[in-house]
Amino acid sequence: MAARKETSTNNRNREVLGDFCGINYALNLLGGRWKLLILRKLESHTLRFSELKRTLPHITDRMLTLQLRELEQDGLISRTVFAEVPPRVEYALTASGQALAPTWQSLEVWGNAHRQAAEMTLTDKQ
Amino acid sequence: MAARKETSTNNRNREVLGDFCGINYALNLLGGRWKLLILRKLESHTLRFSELKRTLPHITDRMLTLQLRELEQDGLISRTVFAEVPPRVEYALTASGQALAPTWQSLEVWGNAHRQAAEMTLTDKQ
DNA sequence: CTGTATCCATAGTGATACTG
DNA sequence: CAGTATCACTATGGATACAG
Repeated sequence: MAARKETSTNNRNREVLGDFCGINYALNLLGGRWKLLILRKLESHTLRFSELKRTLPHITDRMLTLQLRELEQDGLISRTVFAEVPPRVEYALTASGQALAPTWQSLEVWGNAHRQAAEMTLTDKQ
Repeated sequence: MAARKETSTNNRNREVLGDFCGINYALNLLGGRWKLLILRKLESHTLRFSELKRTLPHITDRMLTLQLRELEQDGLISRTVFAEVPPRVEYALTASGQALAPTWQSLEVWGNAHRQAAEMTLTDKQ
């Protein structure tokens, strides 16, 4: 695992924790600031660079590029370049990327439930 | 949400992304370097500070304390102090913390499957 | 035993400007 | 349109020493 030296986001511990279990392995692939957002946008449609940028209001070109490259290297999305003028590049989920959907769902359910619980205990105490 | 100002790890975007969905909410609670490890250790037993430290070989006192405090604030673990000499403190999962188990499982399955897939395409290409 | 206080390195991210 | 190149900031996380 020598690739991805510099210019990469979210490198930390990829080896340190990598051997722990699939969870850390997974989370290391998904830890980037925008990765989740991108993945979810692509869940429903294939999108172009500019379309992604439009649906992710605060992202910069640089970050979008970086995170897309990493997701691609990690086999979660595919990148298709069309030899046209003006250039067109389309991003889509790979099978692996799609396979994450049920897990997201489960995490989302937990997250919402826990958020509610947290808010309730908060108001209880006040 | 004004609490947790300084000395806190993994603060970034807790509000920026918090409104997106439960996934980000969840991931923001779990993004710390050691949180997952701690949570998993506690899945099977209640543990004391020193026991946690022993099972997490490379963690420092500081980091263990910080992450435990955040997990506690986020309602994932409970902290019980026994008024003894020498002091004793026990950490355990709350119901919310335990509720994460199935999701971990799912992520772990995906992680292992994806790792295998990634390694196969790697050897394919060589 | 269970922490806290300080200082510090760096990964991750962002702003801005430029390009094929 | 789809990026790259630079520079800079900040939080995260680590080392070390000290404390109730």
